[in-house]
Formats: sequence, C-alpha cells, structure tokens
Amino acid sequence: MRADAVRNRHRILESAATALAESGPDVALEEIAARAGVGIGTLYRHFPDRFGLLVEVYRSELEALTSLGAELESSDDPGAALRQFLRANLEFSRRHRSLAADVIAAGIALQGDSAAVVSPCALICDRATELIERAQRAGAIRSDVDVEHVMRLVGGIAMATEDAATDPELSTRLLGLVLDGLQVGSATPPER
Amino acid sequence: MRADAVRNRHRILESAATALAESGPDVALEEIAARAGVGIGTLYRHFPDRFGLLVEVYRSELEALTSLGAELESSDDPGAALRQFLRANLEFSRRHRSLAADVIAAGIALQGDSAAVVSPCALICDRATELIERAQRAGAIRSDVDVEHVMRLVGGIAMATEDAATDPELSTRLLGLVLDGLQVGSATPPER
DNA sequence: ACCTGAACACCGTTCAAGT
DNA sequence: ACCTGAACACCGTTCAAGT
Repeated sequence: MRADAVRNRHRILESAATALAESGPDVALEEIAARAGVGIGTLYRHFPDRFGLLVEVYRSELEALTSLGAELESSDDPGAALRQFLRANLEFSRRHRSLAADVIAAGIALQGDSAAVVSPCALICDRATELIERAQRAGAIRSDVDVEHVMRLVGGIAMATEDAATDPELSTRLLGLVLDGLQVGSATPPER
Repeated sequence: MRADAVRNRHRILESAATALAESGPDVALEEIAARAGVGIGTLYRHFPDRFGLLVEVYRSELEALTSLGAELESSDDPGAALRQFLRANLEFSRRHRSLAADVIAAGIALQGDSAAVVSPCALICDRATELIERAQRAGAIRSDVDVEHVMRLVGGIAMATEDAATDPELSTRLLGLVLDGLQVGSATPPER
C-alpha cells in the first residue's frame, strides 16, 4: 500500500473514533471524511461499508474482549467466567450502541469460519461458545442453550436499553435476570 | 374536521398499512402519501411524526393486546396469564419490527398517565403491570422484578431477532429462557 | 380550514477526471 | 495506484401559495 494511503487510512480511523464519540453512532460518513481531511471517495475505498469501518475503529476493544474470553477459559469457576465474559460484552455493546445488533449477527454467522480474515466478531462468538460449553460441562448452566441464544439475549438487552432515558444500571439488572434463567434448574418442565 | 380531511386521514392510514406490509417498516413517508393520493404535507398535517402514524395504523392490534391483558387478569393461573400476555406482545413486536423499541419506551414513559389522550402503548404497559403484580402475589414470579424489566426484555428479544436470517422460533425460545429467569427461586443469592 | 408540492437540508454512494 | 469531489439518488421536513 502506498505511503499516503496508509496515512489516510489511519487518519480516517482516528477521525471516526473522535466523530463517533462526539456526534454519536449515526455520525455521517462525510463528516468523518471531512475531519480526516480526505475525500469521501477515499473513505469508501478503504472501508466499503459502514460496519467494516466500525469494526476497525473498535478492533482493539474487540480483540481485548477475545483475549478476556480466552483467559477466562482457564478459570476454575466456569459459571462465573461465563457471567464475567457476558458482562464485558454487554458493556462493550452499551459503549458503542450501533454495533450491538450487527456484531452479534456477524459473529454468529461467521462463527468458526476458517476464512483467511476472520472477523473479530466471530472470534468473540467462538470464545463465548467455549465458555458456554465449559460452564455446561461443569453443571453451572443448563445444557439446553447455545451460543446463539446467549449472545442474542445479551445483544437484545443492549438494544433495549439504548435510549438515553434508560437508567445505566438497568442493563446490568436485566443481564442478571437472564443469567438467572440460564441457571441449572431454571428450565420449566414441559407440562407447563 | 372537514369531510375531505377525514377521508384523507383514512386513506393515509390504509395506504400506510399496505405500504408497510409490502415495503417493510422503513417505507418512505412520501411513498405512503403518494399511494394515498395526497401531498406529503397532508400526511404531516395529520401525523406530525412517524411514530404517531404507526401507532394509529396498528391501533386496533394494540387495543386487542390491551383487551387480552384485561381478560387475562381474571385468569385463575396468574403465572400462565402473564406468560401468555408476554408471548402475545412479542408476536406483535415481531410482526411490526420498527415499533418494538419505541412502543416499549413510550409505554413505560407514559404508563399510568392520566392525560386526556392516553397512548395505546401506555395502556399495554398498565395491563402488564397488573398481570405482573398478580403473578407476584400468587407467588408465580419473583418479587424483585417490575414492568420495566419485563417489557424491556421482551422488546430486546424482538429487536435481537429482527434480522431475516433469524429462525422464527428463536424468539419464542428466548422468551422461554427469560420467563424461566422470572420464576420464583431463580434469583441468585447475593454471595454469587 | 385544509391541501399541494416545490424547496431546502442532509446523507449515502458512485465514478469520471486528476495526480 | 490512489485521491478528489461533483453528481446522482433518496428521504425527511417545512412553508408559501392555492382552493
């Protein structure tokens, strides 16, 4: 890649980060380009779609989540490990609202994909899968749930608590309720 | 209201219903106006914001939900009554995706409001409150949850399962998990 | 009293021309 | 090989003029 292209790419990512922080998740791509001092076409050349740009902006955070997940896999309390990982995921989603839905959808769709470039989203879902299975083997959570259930619930909580009027602690509370539902013994018998 | 205004209002609502069904929840207001054979300004005169239009389009469905809630209040199984009401709410949200988030937010904000025109959304949340309290008095669900928790979780499930790729039965499954978490005895003790 | 639709603002996306 | 930004498409919203 040409030197000026590399520089432009960095500038765009920096401008995107500050623009997203200042103007919210729906900030116009044109504003990001303008802040970076590049044409809108240059932004599109580097990031063909908005989601791809956002993933790059938050790449380090996404990778940190993946690392946390990997570390938690050696916890001696698999139930607590899963809960901590989900809490961290929810916090991430709440920090960057616009990503919640797409990250989950993308992560689940691409999960375990062996393509050369694996999405950071898929890596997170891979860690979640492992933590869920470990917790299930330890008898810490019920065996009739899978990663899609769990991650969609976490994403749903993030989306449902997005509006500014929401008490910031509400999402934590809702996750707690969901986690209680994942507990072994919570399953309602069929003859409900 | 003048006769032609009444007719226009009806036409707009009819066009909106078919346009929403055919073109999805993000259909342009201009298309709705065009289908109704009125100018865009006329649409704005009758419905100052998109949400207000949608609530009117789905008013009969919203009222049916409220009626269902009221009927279920005399059920002799308050736990089952609440579950049925929440399932019906989730089905509504899934039928009309764009409303899920706003209905809940509006409903919770306006709940119990004694204003002359009470929003259909608030009436639903009022029914939910009653059903929750009844279920709690009957010992069917835990006492440390309120209507905001429950309705946001239902809305979150609707939003998190919006994408077309989602298995249609997934939302039912997720609601089941959440309902299990609301069961008495699901609460995790503090010394988690 | 109500309706019309041009006008304005804004954003996403593409692509011919330029370096 | 990459960049620019005009151009096009599209939608939301307002408001002066018309009936």
